[in-house]
Amino acid sequence: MTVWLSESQQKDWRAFVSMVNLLPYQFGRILQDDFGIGLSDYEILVRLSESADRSMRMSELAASTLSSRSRLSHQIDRLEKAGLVARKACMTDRRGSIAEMTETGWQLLVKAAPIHVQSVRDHLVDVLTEDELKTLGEISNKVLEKLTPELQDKIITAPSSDLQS
Amino acid sequence: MTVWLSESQQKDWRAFVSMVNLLPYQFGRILQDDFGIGLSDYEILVRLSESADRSMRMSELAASTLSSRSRLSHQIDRLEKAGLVARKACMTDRRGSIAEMTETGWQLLVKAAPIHVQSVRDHLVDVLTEDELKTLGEISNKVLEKLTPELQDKIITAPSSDLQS
DNA sequence: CAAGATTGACGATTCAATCTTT
DNA sequence: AAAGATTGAATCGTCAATCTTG
Repeated sequence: MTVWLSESQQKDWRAFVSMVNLLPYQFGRILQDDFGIGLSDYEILVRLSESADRSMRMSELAASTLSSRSRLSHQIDRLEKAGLVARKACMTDRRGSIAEMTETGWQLLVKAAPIHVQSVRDHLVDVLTEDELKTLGEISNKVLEKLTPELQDKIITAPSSDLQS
Repeated sequence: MTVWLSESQQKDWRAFVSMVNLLPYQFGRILQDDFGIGLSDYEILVRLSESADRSMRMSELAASTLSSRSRLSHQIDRLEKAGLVARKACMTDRRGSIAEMTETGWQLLVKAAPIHVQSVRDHLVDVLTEDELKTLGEISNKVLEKLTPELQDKIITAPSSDLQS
């Protein structure tokens, strides 16, 4: 029943909101300017690169990138037109569809990843102490533990057994 | 020259990315479902509500919500159509335009704010210890101090002298 | 010419069907 | 019927002009 935030809480909360707005903007801007892809495109390519055969089923990919099915479909459409990803049929389940990174996509990621990682260092990791980063990880996990149960019907949940990344 | 992240850094970083993706989604979903406005609309209304006469110049509002001018123009268009905000002329500078919250907008905010704040408590503030929230605020400010200088030409900077919120 | 603001076209995301396979 | 995936319409955001005033 205790509503509103204290002055101190509000200060911390608003700083957090600003960070959450600006950080992805900055990461996305670098990727867009230097490589012509968005931050969410980059995340797709990373997931594919880490998977066996550089390919994943659409629903796995949606789950691991916290994307909706339709959003991912549109996004793979665009990546396919750009030649970075290709669709394949799924042999074990004929409803399924598989997204596979092309060689062009791989080569783009190889060039983009070091720049992006450096940007993550410059604007987050290297700005913080080791303890602060560890605390940020703990905070994030706490928040996610509370949040994910409530979103289970709104978010694609991983379909089959596989190793989480 | 040191590239890539350690295993531990990557774990913390990815948890943070997930949080940053899911938290605004959850906040936005509640506002959309219960009140028919987006999270960024809510932020506009909050800023206006805190300002004298419940009104602000467009560029001030853009600066305080970290929005571009054109984005804000479109957004105010929509809020104006929804009857929550109205545009007024600026008397001191005839180039300027002023956005003023309507009574309808105020009444909507009065209803929405407690629900939203409770959601912020439930999913962030009350999930963390006092120390964790304080650290999160410090982290955010550190990141912003590094980030904002680089974005000075990309972001609207407050035009005239006024009290920051 | 620079600053404040808007506009229209284009791209990306969401939402509600739709289609196929299990 | 439910799960996997796609589609098209509508909404939201970005980008490059444009317009007006300082």
